[in-house]
Amino acid sequence: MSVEFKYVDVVLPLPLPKLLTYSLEGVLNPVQFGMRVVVQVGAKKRYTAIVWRVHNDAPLVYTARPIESVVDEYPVVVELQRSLWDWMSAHYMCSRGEVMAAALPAGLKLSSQTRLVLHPDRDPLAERMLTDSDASAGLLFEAVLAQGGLTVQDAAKLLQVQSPQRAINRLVDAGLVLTEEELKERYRPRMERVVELAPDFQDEATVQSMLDMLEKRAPKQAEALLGYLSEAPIWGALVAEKPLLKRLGAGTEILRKLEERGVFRRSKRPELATSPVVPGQNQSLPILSPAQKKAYDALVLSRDAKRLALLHGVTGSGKTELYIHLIADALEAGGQVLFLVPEIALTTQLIQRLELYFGAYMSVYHSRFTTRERTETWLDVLGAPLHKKRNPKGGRLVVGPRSAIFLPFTALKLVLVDEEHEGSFKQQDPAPRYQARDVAMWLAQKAGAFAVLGSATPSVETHWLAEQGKLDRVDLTERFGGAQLPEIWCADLRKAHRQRAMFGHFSRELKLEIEDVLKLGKQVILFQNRRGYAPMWQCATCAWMPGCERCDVPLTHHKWKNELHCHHCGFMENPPPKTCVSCGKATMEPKGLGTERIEEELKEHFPQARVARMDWDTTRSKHGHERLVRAFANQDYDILVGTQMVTKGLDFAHVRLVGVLNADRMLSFPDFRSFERSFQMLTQVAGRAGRTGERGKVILQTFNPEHWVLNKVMEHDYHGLVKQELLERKNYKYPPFDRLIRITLRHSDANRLEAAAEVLALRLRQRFAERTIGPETPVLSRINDLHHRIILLKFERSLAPASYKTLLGEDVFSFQSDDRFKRIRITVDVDPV
DNA sequence: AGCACGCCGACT
DNA sequence: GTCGGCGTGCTC
Repeated sequence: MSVEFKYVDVVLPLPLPKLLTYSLEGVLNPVQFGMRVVVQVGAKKRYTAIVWRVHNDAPLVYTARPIESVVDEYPVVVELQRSLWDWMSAHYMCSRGEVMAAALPAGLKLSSQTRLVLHPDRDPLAERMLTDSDASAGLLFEAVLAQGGLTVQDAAKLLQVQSPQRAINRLVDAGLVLTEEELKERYRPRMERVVELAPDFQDEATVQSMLDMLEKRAPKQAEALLGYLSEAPIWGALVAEKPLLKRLGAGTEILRKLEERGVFRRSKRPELATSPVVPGQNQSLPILSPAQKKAYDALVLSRDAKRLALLHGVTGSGKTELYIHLIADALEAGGQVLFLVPEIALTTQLIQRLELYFGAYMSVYHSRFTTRERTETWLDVLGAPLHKKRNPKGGRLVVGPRSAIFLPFTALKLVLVDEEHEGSFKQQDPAPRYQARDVAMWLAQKAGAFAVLGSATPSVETHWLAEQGKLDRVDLTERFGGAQLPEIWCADLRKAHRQRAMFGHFSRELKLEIEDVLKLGKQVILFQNRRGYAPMWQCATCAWMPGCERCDVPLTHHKWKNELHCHHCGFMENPPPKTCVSCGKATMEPKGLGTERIEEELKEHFPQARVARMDWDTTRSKHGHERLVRAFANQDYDILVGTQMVTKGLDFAHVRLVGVLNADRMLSFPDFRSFERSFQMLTQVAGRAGRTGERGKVILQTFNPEHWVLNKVMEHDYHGLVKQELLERKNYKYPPFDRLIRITLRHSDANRLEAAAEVLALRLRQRFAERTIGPETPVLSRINDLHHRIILLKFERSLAPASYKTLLGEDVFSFQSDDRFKRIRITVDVDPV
């Protein structure tokens, strides 16, 4: 009981450097770590906070305010998360509050919103005086009068000012309105009405005589009572009204009558699962091929030795079947499974397969779901004692994107990270800027669970960890069902252009291959990493491109809207300029290549082919992606043109040919990972070809057919690529050999930013010597009128991170407290990608 | 993150 | 004068 303790340290969902201490004065409920409490912060704001520590250490320099109320009767955050939040805030150099804000679903995080309401005893005279003399206050008052209340945001919108606070204060001072703090988004479980036998009607004899009586006078009521008796699993138990009435074909009235007679007692309770749809719950597990069986045995060995594993399986080797077996094992042992995937929206095929085997056990955790659904999954995973699970088996297998690492697992047995090389596991903004794959490994180790990182193209870092013996590597080198890896070759665009052998953006080779495949009635996937028509607008004479006013990027051309557009800030120019600002000639024209244009060219060159396009534009509706995937799998289309999306996790049986329209773009990206990324992307998209039956073909159109990375792709030589990359990384001190921390400084004034960045870099250089790189100007040097500078820190793997992070934290803090640099915005990104 | 407070230029 | 913009500091 809290009688013993006087204070709590709490975490608030705010970027505060430390915990705040509140007093437990007047609190009767027991309070412990992990429970939510409501506290006031500052003048009036109220938040849900998580209790982190209960103690008796009175604060020395201030009086702790009392907490307002205790929300929970049991902790909603578990011990594993206490360690996780502590570790994450230390490792990623952010506050626990930022972790909390990212971790808790909105339904568990309530924060107050200020609302203006009419003052009950307002003075009519004051009313007239103020509204006559003060236009903005008058406007607000009328709105409150008309709508019965107004939020601060509404007020700001109404007055068209940044902060309506002053006008509000005048209304409050005049005694015309009051401000109320209302708590929003409180999760309430769905309730259902239930009926049971009243206390006086418990014994069978009484019920029997009532039945006899009713059969004569009120046969419908007798029927209802009999219906109840047959539904109740044990004598007198609670029975849900809705299904009961449905079976009886009666209305609520009948139960109310029986309640009046004193037979029934009616009440509400949190809704239980309506018998979950479990397609193929008893589906037997997929049979493993000899190669899969071997890999599975190796994984089991690794699991039993309490180690973690990298599953390197070529595209189409059937990693999913292995996952299914491992999941079944973990569930059978009574454990929980976390299955991380890069993006849920692009994972429909995988989810459908998992549902087939584990339907009832499975929850999908995903930002497109409603607050209620996410909160229910959280409570299901927690196995909360008082939470009546919607789905009694739910929360045992969770499939989700990176944010699923925050769920409150209590019996974690297995962590799977599919496509572990994917960049989307790293959160960029806001803090915590975490790498979910690394967090997953940490979680597994902490919870004593087994973890498998799976990929056809493991990241260089993960591969190296396996080389170092930190992970067990398990290989699947052959495709499932005896299919061969596709045959890959390059089409030389330089030569093709010289010989004028281009058909629009198709080389002769690609065009001929497409024709052949179409004749066979098979399918083609074409990959072009830009959506739209011609993404740029450029002068044919001098190559000038109109840029964004607020960002350092050329504007994107949108054909159908006939406008130029900036993806970073939303700036628009309509219509696009006809004459060049630089050379004055009227030779501005569309430039570059997007999926939409490819689609159009395909219609011209292959008029008989049915073409589908898969990019952000065609899949943004809720089931857009799913529908397209199904239609293409069903061979409703012959050719699929798409962006990155077509490289990810798709399994089509009839794809014979994959074409990459331009394999060069990513190779020339200025980033130490660009070769690795290019290899991964090209190998993944190539892997869509020939997954069953005859060997597939892949054509990479390129201006550099002799590029070593393209050669590695053609030879399916992952290990050759990694070997070369590791050499480079070692020479130039990049991960995995060094750990990176990227500091970004932003300010509207380029000169002030420059000066500040130099000062910080100097300070860091004094501290960390040649480990400090920069400041440098990033590729995107200006976004929305904020200039950017970057300082990169490289620390040898042998150094203890805690020591340099402490020093770095101090330096950044003192830099920010310097009067000259107060306005500089600064972010720290640990292990950036 | 909000929100209050205080300084400063632009208006009735 | 006073209104509203904007920068700064603080939250137990």
